[in-house]
Amino acid sequence: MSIKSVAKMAGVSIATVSRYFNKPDLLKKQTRDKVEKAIAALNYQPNTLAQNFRRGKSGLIVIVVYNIGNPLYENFTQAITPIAQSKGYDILIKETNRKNLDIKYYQDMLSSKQADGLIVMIDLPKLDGKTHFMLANLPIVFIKEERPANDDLPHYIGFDNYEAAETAAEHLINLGHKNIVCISSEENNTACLNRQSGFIFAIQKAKLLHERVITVRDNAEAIEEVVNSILQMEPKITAIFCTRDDLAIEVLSVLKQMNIEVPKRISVIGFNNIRYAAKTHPPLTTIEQPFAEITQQAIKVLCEKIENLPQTNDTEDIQNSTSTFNHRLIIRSSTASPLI
Amino acid sequence: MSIKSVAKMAGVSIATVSRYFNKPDLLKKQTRDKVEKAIAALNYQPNTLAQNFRRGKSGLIVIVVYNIGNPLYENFTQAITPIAQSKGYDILIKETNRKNLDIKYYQDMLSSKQADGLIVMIDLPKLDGKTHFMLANLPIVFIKEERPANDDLPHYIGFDNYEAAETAAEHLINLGHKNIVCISSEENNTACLNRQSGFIFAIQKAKLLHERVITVRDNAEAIEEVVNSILQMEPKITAIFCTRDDLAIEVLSVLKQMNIEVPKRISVIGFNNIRYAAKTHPPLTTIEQPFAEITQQAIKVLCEKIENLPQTNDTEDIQNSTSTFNHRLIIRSSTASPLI
DNA sequence: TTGAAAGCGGTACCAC
DNA sequence: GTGGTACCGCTTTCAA
Repeated sequence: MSIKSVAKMAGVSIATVSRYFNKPDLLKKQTRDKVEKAIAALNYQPNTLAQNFRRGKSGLIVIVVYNIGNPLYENFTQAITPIAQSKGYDILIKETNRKNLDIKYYQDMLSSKQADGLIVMIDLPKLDGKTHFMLANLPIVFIKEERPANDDLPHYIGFDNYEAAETAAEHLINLGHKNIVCISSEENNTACLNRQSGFIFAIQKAKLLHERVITVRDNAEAIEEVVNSILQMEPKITAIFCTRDDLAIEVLSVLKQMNIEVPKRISVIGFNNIRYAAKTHPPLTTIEQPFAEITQQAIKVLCEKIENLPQTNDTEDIQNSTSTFNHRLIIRSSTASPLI
Repeated sequence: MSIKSVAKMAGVSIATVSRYFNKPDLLKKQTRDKVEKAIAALNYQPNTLAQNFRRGKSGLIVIVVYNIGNPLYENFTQAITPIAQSKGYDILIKETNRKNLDIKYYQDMLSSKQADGLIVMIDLPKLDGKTHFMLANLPIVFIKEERPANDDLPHYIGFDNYEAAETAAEHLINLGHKNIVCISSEENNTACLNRQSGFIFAIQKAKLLHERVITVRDNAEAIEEVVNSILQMEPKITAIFCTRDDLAIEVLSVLKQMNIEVPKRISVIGFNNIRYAAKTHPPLTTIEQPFAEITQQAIKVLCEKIENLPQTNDTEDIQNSTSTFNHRLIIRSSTASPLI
């Protein structure tokens, strides 16, 4: 079943059939009808493999993730897909289950034409000058929760965790909280580290005393222990800022088990607005990152890279545009003014 | 950068270079070395697009999901990927964000050769005879929590919720419980319905009286009410079987709030072994479905379909093999013998 | 053990 | 507007 059979059946040349798909306007209505009928009769579908080969493009943008279990990803994929499709690319997700993939991995995917472009959501190992340059010339865009601190990765689209954390802290401060604790993940995650810094800065700016940050392993027992100790602190802690929603959710769950009322006794705010954040009891106040905008930007940059790679080696404008996205405070019921 | 340049550089024909990749044993060591050197010098990578085209295969199996946010998926993808890779397929995930996709959608993906095979984790609309037949002849395997009740979908790999629920009930019965209640979700979910049936069957088989099933809305208040009423039943209920872990987790949480000791006063067993099941107090006894085995089977079936489609139109053996997977009872501390 | 060459199914240029 | 045809990069048969 190829273009040939269609051509034969319609009594035209294969060139005409090809045109039917690619430049239908060039065909006389009459011819178009003939071709159309033959296609329908044979139930013909162009062979994508042949098309891709001939065009030298796969028409694919692959999103590379470590593990799809991360609930954050869906925010991105949801936003990316329609935009990519409108630009003629299909989006597929590749789960690597490996951290710190070598750049060669991405290079191979691209040079072997498995994908026209990559959106990578995994950390890269440190880059030397050469690989850095290489990367700038590959159709890859990185989206990470945070730009690596000491490294100006080209085409890096990221969040401003620092400012966003400031917003979260200020929300609590504006509600009247004076004694706030930050619970953060123990793993050495730049995003969380920056949120911690943002938190501390806001506390200091407000001239409050408590700028304590507690890091915790990511399991229920550890979190229970931490919450317990927080409840017993003096002066009395009235609010907790968690640097990730899942931490906040665990905290909420522990507090519930202990019959501690939220937000009456203590307010809790999270970070990221993952799907489950709206479903806690009480629903979690949190910070939402501008996924749609970031994504839009990422795709735009990527498509430009795919099309213009030979020319554009300067990426200044693109890099600079990353810092303009605005996070959003989502106020639900887990935060309120403290009882005096 | 093609096979041609390599051939030229190595002073051999393109056929030889091709053989270097596909049947290296056929080459004289000396020739192999020459080719190898040229490849390294040019940093050559075969063009996957051309390979796929020539071979008529994409080398891809696509997992079609509705939305990657579902935490169940990671269990599957993790298990599928290594197996598929060992069979020469790469796994990519396609998020559709659309329910009830028409069969045509899958057909198109396959006939246009975007994928060699599909693992579909979305519900299908009801099938008429023709589409049913069509489906049997396509390299697609369906994995869902439950096979649709009134529909024998071909190549459907599912769980045996009925038997697994029986196992759960029998665990309680063997511990000596005589008065057991089943709490199930109010939503009309086939998986849960079958678990209810399995429960009832086990109770009847053991000639116990209490085969009561209580369905409940999925919120904390409703569950609290139900638990309350269960505690007051006569004869005294000593065990609860929940058809989903999240229900069990809520039940546990309510019991804790009421200072009811688990499993001393009452045993609780869940279903699915979700990630949080190990983290309750006490840790939840539950049933684990055999993701790895199911997945292995799905891939095996799919690869067979991909390879043998023209011949195998009878699928009996494959369909029958779905029921052989063994669930696993995971005994933690939320179940024990009743106090007499 | 190697090379020559046909051809996979399209696209797009050039002629008419 | 339409047809003829070279060609994309690779695999594979056949012959040497």
